[in-house]
Amino acid sequence: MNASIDIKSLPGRPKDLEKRASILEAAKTLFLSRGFEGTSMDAVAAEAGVSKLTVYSHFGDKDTLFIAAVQSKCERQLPEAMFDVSLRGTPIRKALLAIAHAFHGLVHSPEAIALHRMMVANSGQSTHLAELFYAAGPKRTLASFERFLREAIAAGELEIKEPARAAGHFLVLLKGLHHMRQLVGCGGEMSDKERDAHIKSTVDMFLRAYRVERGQYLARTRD
Amino acid sequence: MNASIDIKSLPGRPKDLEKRASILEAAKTLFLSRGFEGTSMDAVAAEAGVSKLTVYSHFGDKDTLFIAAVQSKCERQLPEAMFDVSLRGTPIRKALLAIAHAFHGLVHSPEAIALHRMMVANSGQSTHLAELFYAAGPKRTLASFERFLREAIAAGELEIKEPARAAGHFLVLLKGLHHMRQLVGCGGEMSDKERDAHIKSTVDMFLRAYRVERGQYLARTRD
DNA sequence: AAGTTACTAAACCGAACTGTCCAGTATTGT
DNA sequence: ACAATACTGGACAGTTCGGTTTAGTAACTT
Repeated sequence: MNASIDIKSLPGRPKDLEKRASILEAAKTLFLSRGFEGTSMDAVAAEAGVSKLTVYSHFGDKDTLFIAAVQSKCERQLPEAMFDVSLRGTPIRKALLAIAHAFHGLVHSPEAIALHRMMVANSGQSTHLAELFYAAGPKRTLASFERFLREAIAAGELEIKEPARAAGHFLVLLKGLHHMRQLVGCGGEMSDKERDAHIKSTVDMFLRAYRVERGQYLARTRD
Repeated sequence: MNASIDIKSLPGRPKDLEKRASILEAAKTLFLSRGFEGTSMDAVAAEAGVSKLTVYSHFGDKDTLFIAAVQSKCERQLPEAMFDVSLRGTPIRKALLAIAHAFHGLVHSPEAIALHRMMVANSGQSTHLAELFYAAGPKRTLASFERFLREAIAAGELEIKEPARAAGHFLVLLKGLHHMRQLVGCGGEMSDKERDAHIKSTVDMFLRAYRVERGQYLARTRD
């Protein structure tokens, strides 16, 4: 029942790490669903199946617990391998479509929306926290996709002067208006058809703007 | 000191409309800067220079006051004439740049950011409110810009299959990653140079994707 | 003048919340 | 065994907040 693996064995009973974990889990669920001010420490304790004093013993106060929860949420929120669509052999449009579908699904997942919402809601709380979120989420995704673009450029598939900027363009386009509507709360579920249409339109636009010209004879598709 | 212009003259002292206005003004400032839960009714009363009971007499409870404040904020948030750059005679790139600058300035204004933040923070409060915000803000802007695009298409300047979608693309691109960073709170001020570069990059990309081909001899600018 | 309503200032109520404290019990190292 | 620490459960202090009440004054209509 106890999972203490401490090297430094202090005198007395060690803290129960499982309890700590369950507190953190409870905090994440509650903070994400009810916001910072909307969740009380009593509620966290109850949800974690732990006494309130234990919560305070593991995390000094509410702010500390909140920061720890967000931090934990951000850390395990990474796609990491989304852009590893082996480019070699895959035509650029197909690769982009695959990436687009993955990214679109990721940022529109209830989890991501809830996290995003909470970051916006508590934007005044701590710039450190905001930077942490940005670094763990958007920034890394952006960097990965920029790397992908550079490879495509090297492979002669795309022609882009500023890959970083273009990467931002693409990801922002994918999120689209619907993402904002979701955040604000007036975005009903998107139909599969509409989602596919949006993704296709985005990829098409991106390619029209950045693909290399293969002679003047090829008709340029407009949707 | 009293501005009652009621047609139906009820018996007794009429409500002071100036007080009502100042209450609403105070509510807007406080709700926007400190959020819903962060502002107390006492604070609103104090800021408005009015007794708390007067607040409750004009607006029944906190929720009603909040809704009224948001509603008022949304109503007078309209650009309206942003897209009236007389297109006739203006080359399309120049027109788009003008629109882009105006829109970018609008959505990055502290006012708009604060309103947007609050809408996200209280997304659970009321779908009605969210729809109201969307209809008064983004939706109208989008419609105006779509109208502009259709004119440009009719004038033979652009070639777009789905103007509504393209309009969304353009506006979303303009907001860019920086807008999200601002919302979350880790977006420092953007330098004028960077802002202009972003806008130029956006307009260029949009034009590469949607302008009509004027023969194959014209070199296509890439940034 | 009389009746009705709006306003102020302040006290007040009940609920909720953060954080602490206490008495007692469980769990570890020495 | 003993000391030290982690837990539980509940009570508690101190605040804050939404909303109401009271008592008195001001403004307006007929």
